[in-house]
Amino acid sequence: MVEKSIDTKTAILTIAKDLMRQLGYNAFSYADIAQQLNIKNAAIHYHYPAKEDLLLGVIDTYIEEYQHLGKQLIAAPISSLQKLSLFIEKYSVLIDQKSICIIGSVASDYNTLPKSVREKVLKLIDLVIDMVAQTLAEGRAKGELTFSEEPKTKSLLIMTNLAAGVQLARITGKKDFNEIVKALLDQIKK
Amino acid sequence: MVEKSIDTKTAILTIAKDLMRQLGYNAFSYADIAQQLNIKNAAIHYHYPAKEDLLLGVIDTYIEEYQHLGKQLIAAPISSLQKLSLFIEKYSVLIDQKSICIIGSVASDYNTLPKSVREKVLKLIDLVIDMVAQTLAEGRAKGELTFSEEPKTKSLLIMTNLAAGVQLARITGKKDFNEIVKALLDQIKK
DNA sequence: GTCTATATTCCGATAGAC
DNA sequence: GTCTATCGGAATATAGAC
Repeated sequence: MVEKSIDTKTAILTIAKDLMRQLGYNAFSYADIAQQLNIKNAAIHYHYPAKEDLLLGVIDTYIEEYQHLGKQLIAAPISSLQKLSLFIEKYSVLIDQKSICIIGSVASDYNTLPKSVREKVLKLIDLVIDMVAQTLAEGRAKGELTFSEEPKTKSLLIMTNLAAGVQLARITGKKDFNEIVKALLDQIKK
Repeated sequence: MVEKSIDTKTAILTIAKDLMRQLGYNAFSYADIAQQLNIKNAAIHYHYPAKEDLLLGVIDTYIEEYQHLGKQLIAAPISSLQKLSLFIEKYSVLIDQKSICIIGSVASDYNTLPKSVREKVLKLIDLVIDMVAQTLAEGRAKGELTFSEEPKTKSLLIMTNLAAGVQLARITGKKDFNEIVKALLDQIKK
């Protein structure tokens, strides 16, 4: 039964993605996943022999997701500000799920991650930073956005505002995150 | 022997602070601390019965540390920009220790923290945000700093730049963090 | 090929030695 | 008062059943 296997494997990955952002790499266990799927936790080892393999799978899906989003944004017939807003909205949604972004999650646990994962994480982060930088550069070239920094630097500033913003929102509430978003949008619009 | 006890307790706390920022709450164990002190891991339970108590102690020292820094900054005969630079320098040092800031650490692990700790964490974060906001407000009033946002909002922007900046620097290197710092200082100086 | 029973290691915590 | 020997449980992972 190939289909069942694929479904189980996909289901494991989906749950692992959520747990990574809600609890972090060291705080969730195979048992957490098995419980949700009504299987034994050892069954997960068939699909992902070690926890390292599971995390590699999680990072891979995020790399694919952001590669896809990057291509979508380039082709989309919308303003650069709208493109950025779409990106920011992805962060805003996390807060209601009591989650942080995958980048902040792996960054916080970085010292405990296997080497193979660290390399993939670097690829993911470069991808996202470049995507935002490209959108910023495009927006400024079209006269839609204003900022004095290099696009890469401004991307770093915005990315860190968002990544730590959702972390802070967990503790102080969503209001602070909304203030951050409003302020950074005001900065590049003015 | 009261002195030995105090020393051991202080030593435990110091190591726990480092481990919290290097590995996070769920990734370090009593064994990690015991090993460094050449005692049995169960000995730590005498000073801190549960891991929750140890974390409460860690957060308490940070609250005291930042209360102290806050008072120092108010009285210090230096410019507001220099005060901010002192604060930023504390973050810069973390990178060489492969550490993130305590706020980012507890924020990432927030969903796994005991309730008693969460309340203390909120107190710590409010303290730090207010301290930065006050320095910003003072600097603008004196004509030393420029920014258009509310001091509290600007504080949130800078704090998130720094907190996620050190997290990112773990992966992409210190150069990115230095770029972030340079950019945010340029913003408030101009 | 897919999953379960089981092993092994390590965790935080208790009870008791000195 | 301070620390150690030890427990109970949970973690990841293997070997083997279906």
